Amino acid sequence: MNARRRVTASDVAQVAGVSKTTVSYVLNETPHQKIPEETRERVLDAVRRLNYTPNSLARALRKGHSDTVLLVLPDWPLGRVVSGIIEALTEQLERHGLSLLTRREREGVPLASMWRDLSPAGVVAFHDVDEHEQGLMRDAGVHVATALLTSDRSPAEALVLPQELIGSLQVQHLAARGHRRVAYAALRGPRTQVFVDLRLRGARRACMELGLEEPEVVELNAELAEATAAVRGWHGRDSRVTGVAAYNDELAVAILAGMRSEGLRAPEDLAVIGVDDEPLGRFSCPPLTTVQQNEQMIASHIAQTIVEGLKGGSAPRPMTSEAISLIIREST
Amino acid sequence: MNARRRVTASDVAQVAGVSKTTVSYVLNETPHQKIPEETRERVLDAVRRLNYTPNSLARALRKGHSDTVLLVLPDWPLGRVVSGIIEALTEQLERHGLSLLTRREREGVPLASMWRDLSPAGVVAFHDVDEHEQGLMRDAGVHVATALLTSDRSPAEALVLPQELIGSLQVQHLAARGHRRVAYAALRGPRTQVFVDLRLRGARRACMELGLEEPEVVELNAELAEATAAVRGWHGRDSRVTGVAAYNDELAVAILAGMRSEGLRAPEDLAVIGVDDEPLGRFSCPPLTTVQQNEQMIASHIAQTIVEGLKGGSAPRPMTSEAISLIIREST
DNA sequence: TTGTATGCGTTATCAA
DNA sequence: TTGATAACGCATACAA
Repeated sequence: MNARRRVTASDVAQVAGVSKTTVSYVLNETPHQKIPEETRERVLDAVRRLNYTPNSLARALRKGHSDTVLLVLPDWPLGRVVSGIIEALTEQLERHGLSLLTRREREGVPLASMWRDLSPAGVVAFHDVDEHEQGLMRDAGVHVATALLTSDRSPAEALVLPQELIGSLQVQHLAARGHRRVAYAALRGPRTQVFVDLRLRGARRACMELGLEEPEVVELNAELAEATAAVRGWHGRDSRVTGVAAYNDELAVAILAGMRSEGLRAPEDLAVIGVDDEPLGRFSCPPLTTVQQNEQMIASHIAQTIVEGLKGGSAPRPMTSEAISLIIREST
Repeated sequence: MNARRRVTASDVAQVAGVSKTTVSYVLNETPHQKIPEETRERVLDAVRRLNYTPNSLARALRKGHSDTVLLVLPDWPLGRVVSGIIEALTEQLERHGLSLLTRREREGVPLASMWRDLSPAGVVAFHDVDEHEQGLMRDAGVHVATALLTSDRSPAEALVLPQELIGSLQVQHLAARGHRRVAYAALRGPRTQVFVDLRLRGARRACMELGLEEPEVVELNAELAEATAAVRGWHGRDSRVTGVAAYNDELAVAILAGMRSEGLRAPEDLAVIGVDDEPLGRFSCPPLTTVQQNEQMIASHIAQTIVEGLKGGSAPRPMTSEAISLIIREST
């Protein structure tokens, strides 16, 4: 086995007794090319014998882009769920011969500089990519650009993580448990604002649809003192809140801790539901009811959108509600 | 602004009134080339004016490898910490113009097939890469190969995640709290075996060094029933275990839950320490003492090893104990 | 010190 | 149906 030099298409051509072109045609199954079965077999046989793998670098240069998808991440710390999605997405894309590759959004760094020296096949961002940028990318041979979240203006143009559905589901569950007055515990901080806003909007809508009052919104960090203060407010004389939808599990268990320090019990005094299905939530006291996001499914959806866009370009479909589900434990 | 065609080195050369070669020399700061400041400036100026970015695809083809580092992940679900390391590593490598790119280890899929169609600059695996494979990679222009964990045979050849130190630190803390009889709660399952083994070894060594008895090892999953059974064993008449080092936070809170269901209190009846510093651990009852791994530092170390290897190739140094630290809360 | 010319391995155009 | 051959954009050996 001569390991020295890389096996190229020329080698294959030579062994098969055809030209490079033919090899290329066979391997890429170029349409509208009628290659007789006999030649085809001969080529494929040579490929196997020589253990030939096309050089992706050369292919990339020729085609103008690599088999790579760039995922531009927001600047804040990623949670378990986003990590899970990235992981699953990597795997999904790999099935289509694509590699996922992530970059961090940076203040003052234009999106262009992120993909220009990567020449990816596609770009996925969290927010919408403006028209100008889209044009630049098209010209540069970057074929797809999708957004995970979307602005109000173009609700149908992006594939949307089911944030609003999460808020709705939380409220629906609380309502099903008989709670009529509901609070929303929003995580403070500019970084997660987008997610908070979307989930809260979903919660609001559910309240409306179910004939409940507007949720009482409190902004707080996952700190015992703040959580305790919030609990006091909800359980005070003048408030009739009996159920709390928290932005995530961390906030939810902080609230549970705040309740403990006030001598209150969940779910009797206050029911609490989180989001994320953190593993530790199973063992909180009491075990935490939460909303789980199906990372596999979300990733599949994103991957499919990208792959589809790569070979045609239909508008992405918004995510269905199947991507999320309730995990009911004792805190509600 | 003519956005149609990509700006190439030739364009820059033309504008600067020099040849492509000179442009290349200036941009790559090719050693042993004395280019007068005046020309250099002219070239750089043209680069700025044209907003030129070298095409990484062409460069990659020419050099034989891309500016990519392949991280081969094990087949089991990644925890928060590994995700964090990946995230940090991505960022670190980006600073050196490298992109991190992950692949999943698969039964029956040879390592070679993972990098062959990616042509990365380097490969990082969790386990050692054997000599043969190293040779293949060298021949293919892949310059570095490092392992995060290492077999016993080559303890100095890989850069090692500080697993043993974690186990040691747990036991040291328990001993410092006065516990003389210690148990180790190992997570069951083949997938995490490597980590369990390494951490347990560290725990054992610490016991020895501190003059304690061997830790009483129990294998279990993070399930309430199993945790309760384990707690019963430790707290029974014939056992004198007063402190438990758990493989991770999830297992630790499961044990705390098991204690609750037995009417026991931490840390009075049994002290528990975990690993990972899961956010929810702050709000368990009681709040969980744990070992934190400094993902930034670990990632820096890995990145540095890779970059170093890329431009020279010295043996990686094992990780220092600074990468981990104790977070003391009320469970011990 | 700088320019010319060649090759990296593919794909695609055009002839044959 | 297949084969030459020209790009793709860059880096370098070698020449000047």
